[in-house]
Amino acid sequence: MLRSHAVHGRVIVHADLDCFYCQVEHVRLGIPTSVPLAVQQWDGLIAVNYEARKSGVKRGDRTTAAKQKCPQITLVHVETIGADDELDDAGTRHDKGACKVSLERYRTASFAIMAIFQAHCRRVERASIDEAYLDLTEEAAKLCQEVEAGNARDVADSPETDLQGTAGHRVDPTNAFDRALLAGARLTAAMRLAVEQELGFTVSAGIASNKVLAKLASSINKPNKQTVVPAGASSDMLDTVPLRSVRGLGGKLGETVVSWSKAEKASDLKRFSQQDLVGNFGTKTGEWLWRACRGMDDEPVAPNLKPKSLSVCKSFTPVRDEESVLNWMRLLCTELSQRIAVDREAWSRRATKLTLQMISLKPGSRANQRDAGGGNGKSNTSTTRSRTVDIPGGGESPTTASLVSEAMAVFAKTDNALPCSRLALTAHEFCGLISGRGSIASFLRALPPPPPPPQQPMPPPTSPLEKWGSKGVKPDAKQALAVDPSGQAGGGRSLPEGDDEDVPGTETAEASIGPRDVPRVGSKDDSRVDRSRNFQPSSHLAGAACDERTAPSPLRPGYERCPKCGKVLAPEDLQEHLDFHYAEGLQERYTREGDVARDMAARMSDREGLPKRKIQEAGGGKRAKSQTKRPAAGLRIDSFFKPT
DNA sequence: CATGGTCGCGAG
DNA sequence: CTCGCGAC
Repeated sequence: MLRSHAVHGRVIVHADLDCFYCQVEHVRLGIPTSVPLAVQQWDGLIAVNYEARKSGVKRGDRTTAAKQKCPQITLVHVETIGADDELDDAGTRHDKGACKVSLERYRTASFAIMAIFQAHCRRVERASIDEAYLDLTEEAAKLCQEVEAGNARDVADSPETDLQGTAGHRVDPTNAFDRALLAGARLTAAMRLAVEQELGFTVSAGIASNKVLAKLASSINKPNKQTVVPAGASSDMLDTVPLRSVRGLGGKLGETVVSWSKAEKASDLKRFSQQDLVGNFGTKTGEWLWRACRGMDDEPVAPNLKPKSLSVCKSFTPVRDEESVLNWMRLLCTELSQRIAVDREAWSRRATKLTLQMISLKPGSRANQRDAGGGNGKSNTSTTRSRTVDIPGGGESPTTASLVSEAMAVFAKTDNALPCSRLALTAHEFCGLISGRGSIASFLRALPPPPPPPQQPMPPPTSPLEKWGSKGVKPDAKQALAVDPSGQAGGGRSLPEGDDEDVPGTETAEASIGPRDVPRVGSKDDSRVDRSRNFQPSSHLAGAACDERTAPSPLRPGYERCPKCGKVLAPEDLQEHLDFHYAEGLQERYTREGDVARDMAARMSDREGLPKRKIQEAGGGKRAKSQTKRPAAGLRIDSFFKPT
């Protein structure tokens, strides 16, 4: 494609949901974000909304401390499973000693959001439950072409978005790459708007030439804002950013690098030669550091929305008998089997391996573990071990029982596992379903006429992304030096950095404390019930979202075809037309994508069994749950969550 | 005193 | 495949 100038650099976006877990609860419970709210897990807060932060409530605070700081705060406990956790009336009946948390609620919302991202960009990498990287290079180049052809408003003219330049730095409108970034910013703004209108979640974003910069940028203007890093601003930005806040340098490596170099800001590392860095931190890490502090990073956005593994874990007060271990194991396996089933339907794949990890107390251990002088911790009071086995039956719909027996068999074979304080199970190494007769795949395939070849949700993974572990970074010098526009100087912006939003790391929640009586799920819902919902067996998120510009028919010069509806539009109408889609046609598209998320949520409520029947039945094997099966009519995210 | 619970990656 | 790190 004509992109002789887009080749100057990539347009990378880092999209970050603001205090995600809190937002999910706000939407689910219909609580306005103006009320201070936090999500708790046992006695600690794992997410705090912006209103509550004003009172000084922070992530990690104890609930009592939170209430002292902010008496009016609403606390919502994450969903828990196990030990008849039902009825948590007035109080909080979340028994840490008998339940485990479930993050499914947040995963569901996460995938719904990712689906929208995917609808706006063909290259989306789900980086975590609430973050994604997008490569908008192509889309931005295309928009630039439109602008040049006079078919769209100039990219520098985007007043409707909350686009912001990095502190004091004005984007250079004569710089082709800056224009590409601006185009990306416009597209990003539209995408964020879609997420907010369709699901009710606000997103912050950073738009830059690579992942490292985009990530730093997204945190600059936190709640619900986006920040662009113009070509000339990256250098100054790194002058203000603490080294430790660069992705990958927040832990031990960063600590080591700082103490070794005395660098405070990221750019301070520029004073060291590449050899110096390599000599001290190894080839990969050294070369990566050398480049990163210069605002260079060529790590590709790896198109991928699917999780690579599914894991469940639980830490508990040490148990010494296998009986107790079995109980925890059952709980873990119950959740894992359900998640495997959901994953299977969502991605048409099966996990083939199971890894059991356990932490056991060492022989002569004390109930104490203190570590001073943070060199390297691990007071040897416990050991962690893991063992991997094949999932029986090739991973075809493993039942809770089968997982339990497998896991317990492994556990039993492990010596000194006994005083056990933590168990973790991971299902991984996925592969396609065996399309034999009897399989769901063939079942679905049999009904309608030959369904179109399962459209590849994601574009094929282009290149193995390199990561830096505790050791080093894979430089892949190839295109490293060649392409990278962002090394210049320019203006910078203060980088408050403060507390990030985000989720602690877990994901699902259930119990609610605050407004116990508020099934007010569809508060904002304009009840735009949709009718046209036809099921598509396996076309999930990406499927529908991907671009399929297959046959570009000849258009009159200056005219463009709307990628959404195919309509041919006049030059200046295109942008408006696209915005229009987001503001309106979105409901339609979302309806489709929503199916997946809602579907997942619905399934989560069924107990295992998961009959190979077509659709899941109401009141899935669970007795207590008052799961009123709702026939889903057009629904919004609210509907994913059970009202009560 | 101590946040868990999930994820992904790379070194060994 | 196992272990540890880093991040959310």
